[in-house]
Amino acid sequence: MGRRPKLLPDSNDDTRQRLILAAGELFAEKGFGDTSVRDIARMAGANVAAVNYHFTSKENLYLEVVRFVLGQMTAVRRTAMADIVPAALTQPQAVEALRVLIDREIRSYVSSDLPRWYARLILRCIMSKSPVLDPIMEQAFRPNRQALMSLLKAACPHLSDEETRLWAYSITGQIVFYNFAREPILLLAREKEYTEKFLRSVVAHITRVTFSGLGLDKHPVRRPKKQAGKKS
Amino acid sequence: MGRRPKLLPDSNDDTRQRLILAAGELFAEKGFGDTSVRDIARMAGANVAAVNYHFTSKENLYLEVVRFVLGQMTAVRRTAMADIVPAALTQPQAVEALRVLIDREIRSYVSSDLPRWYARLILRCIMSKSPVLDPIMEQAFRPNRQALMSLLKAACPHLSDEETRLWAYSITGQIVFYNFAREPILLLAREKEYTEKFLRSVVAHITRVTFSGLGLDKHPVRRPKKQAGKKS
DNA sequence: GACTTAAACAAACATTTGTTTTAAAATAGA
DNA sequence: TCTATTTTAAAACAAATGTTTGTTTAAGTC
Repeated sequence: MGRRPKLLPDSNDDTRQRLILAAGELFAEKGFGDTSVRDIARMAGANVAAVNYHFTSKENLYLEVVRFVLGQMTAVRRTAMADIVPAALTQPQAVEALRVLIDREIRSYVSSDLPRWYARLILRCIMSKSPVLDPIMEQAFRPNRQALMSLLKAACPHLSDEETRLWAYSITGQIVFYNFAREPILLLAREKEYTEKFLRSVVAHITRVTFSGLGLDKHPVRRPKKQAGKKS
Repeated sequence: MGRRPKLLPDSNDDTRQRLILAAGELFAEKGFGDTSVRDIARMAGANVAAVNYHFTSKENLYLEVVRFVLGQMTAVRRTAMADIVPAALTQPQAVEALRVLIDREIRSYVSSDLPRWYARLILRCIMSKSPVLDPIMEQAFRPNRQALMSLLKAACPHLSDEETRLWAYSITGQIVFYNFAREPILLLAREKEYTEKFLRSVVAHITRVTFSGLGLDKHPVRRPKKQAGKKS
């Protein structure tokens, strides 16, 4: 099929896309060095040479994969935030948005708009100081932190910048941990997969910790009997 | 020199140990697949064949490295806990031990009894579901969680098992995040290395969040004007 | 000193790696 | 149809990989 002007890198429908998806999954699971182009080609149902034909090199394919994932995540975050956060943000709205944000993030570990390996790939990249760290900083880490800090500031105007940043890291750290340490946690819980019940208790806990620490709860430290907050 | 009975694996003083240390550092930094035995040998100042001579294979060297690191970490944790936690634990002692624990863990990111790459290597292993996950579970993840949960239970007898576990993950998550996401955090902070000042504020924050959430602080939620909390 | 053995080393090994080449197949436009 | 271009496929490539070999060095034993 010789007609696509190759202007839009995403206009490819077939092999190229399959390669990106296969490579992404393998990179996320085993890392760059432990994944061979032959594995990628096999999983994508393509020829070995296809990698170099479409991406010129394995390393370039890696960059393309990260680019692709970042694009997807950015798009989803945009719509999600637009979905959660009203245009003009009142303080109670910010509090509610914060609650929904925590809930959504944790719940994405069992079901999400995006494939599970997206986040794992980014986690991998973040830990290794690879050249892809820059785009990840600009398109994922920084905007995520920024969005969270904005919500926190709107919910708690009395917070200083430093306190806000520390809170953002505390919330993110608690949440990410369940993704990062998924295997050990599941092993100790003797589960094969995160259960809805388990994640619900995690959400309730992190929410309680956060809101209590921020002074946003009505009943200071007392823990709710049933967790009756639903929303969405 | 043919005289060492090879009974004690740690009795080796020279090449074998250097190989383990070099390999560990490289594995921790770049991962298994991105590290070649030649790199390892070069860094250890040894011959390429030394790896196979002493460890029979690269993969076996990897196992040996993890074993070694786990041993070191276990030993340090034992003495550290014995140092912190009194034999018979009163509630106020548990609270204080908890405080010291958080402080020590965070501060280990800038200076520690153990080389920095130990924890990074374990973090790497935890994220990839490698065969070394089992020993890591038994010698690191589970005992660490257990120790933390014991302290929490002693400090807050009213906590249920599930609440205790959730708190352990919350504390661990917050702490580990600063190791896991070290690069991005430092980039956004425009620092080359964690500063004492920065880590002090992190310790203060995590401690405040934890103690406030657990109801262990004297002044419930009120935040200090200047962050005058000192301790230690 | 003869003998043994652990260790180190350089060289070569076989395999796997990413990549290139070459040609055939597929597709679109004339 | 013919032609041009893109895509696929098999094979081969050079480089790098993990590993093995044969030899040498040094230390301990008789």
